[in-house]
Amino acid sequence: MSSLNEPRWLDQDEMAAWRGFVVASNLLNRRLERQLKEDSGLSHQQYEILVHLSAAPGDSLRMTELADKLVTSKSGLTYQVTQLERTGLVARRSCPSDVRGVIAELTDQGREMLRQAAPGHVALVRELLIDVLTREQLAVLAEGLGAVSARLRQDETP
Amino acid sequence: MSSLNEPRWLDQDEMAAWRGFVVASNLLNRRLERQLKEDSGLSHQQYEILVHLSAAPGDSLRMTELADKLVTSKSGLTYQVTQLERTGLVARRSCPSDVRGVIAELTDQGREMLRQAAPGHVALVRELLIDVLTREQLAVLAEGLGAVSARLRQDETP
DNA sequence: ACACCTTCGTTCGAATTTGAACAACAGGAG
DNA sequence: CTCCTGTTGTTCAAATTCGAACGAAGGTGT
Repeated sequence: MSSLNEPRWLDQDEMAAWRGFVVASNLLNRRLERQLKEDSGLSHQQYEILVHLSAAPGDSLRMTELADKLVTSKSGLTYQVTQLERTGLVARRSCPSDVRGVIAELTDQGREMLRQAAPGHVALVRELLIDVLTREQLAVLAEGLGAVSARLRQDETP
Repeated sequence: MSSLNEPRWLDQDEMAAWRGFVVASNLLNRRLERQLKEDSGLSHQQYEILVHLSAAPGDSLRMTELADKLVTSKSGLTYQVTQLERTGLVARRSCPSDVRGVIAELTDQGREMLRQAAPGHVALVRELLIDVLTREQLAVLAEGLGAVSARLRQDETP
């Protein structure tokens, strides 16, 4: 009757979830971008690079690993790391075990910048997302989106 | 002791929710972008313009309204509408009640393009997001992210 | 009618992002 | 060792994004 050639459209709840996701995502990125830029002169992407590096052993990661964590293209990362290198927040090292490899490493200046930028950023994330949700909503969101991410990750690497 | 100058950092659950949101958002956008481009030659943004126009009375919206719905900058919308106008999917009309106003209207060709692109897009959204979540997770997500969006919206327009 | 502040959409330059193409290298099968 | 395939990071051109500045017009109060 209706589902031979017709796709399964989204019902009201499904559409609400999907729209909510898209809209919240866009609005949130917009706000965070502005705040970081004004507060520390960093883009969200640059901030995340610093975060991931500081969380890694030795405050350093290979370019490809970093690109995976950031969910960005390799060329995009090359650009941003170059920018961060110019401002002295990140340094490039060559990889001992692989001649092709390039390791991005957080500098002291980068660590300091992160220390200065993090509080304001976290406060805003809290204000706009975390504190708006209940504990239960947070748990469900973490679990659900974790599953979605996992699904997407394994889908990319067959 | 610890919270005089120190911000309230994110605990494990909060961090999981936040990271999940960021990662899922990036991965999802990436996938959808690729699929739409390959399948119909549209960017996600362009697709959303068509969707919002087709959902509006008269298949048309004023530029500012459209920009709000899309959560994008005015200049960004100007660019994209120009692109869509070039390919004949959208047309610009002048607003009867306001000389300054510009109305973007879906053309027959645009309607047809949407009809052709929608099934694949919806199917992918379903596969990567909707069908990965349970009914309860979907409901919580819709409600929670709805609240977040509302919070962000009213925060922008004081 | 007048000044004043806001809104509308566009233009402009700068910054960023992406995928494809590339050269150099790694790793394994034979 | 030698070929072959996959990886790594960069470069390049093209596309997109944004904010600020702009001219033009709306709307309000006086």
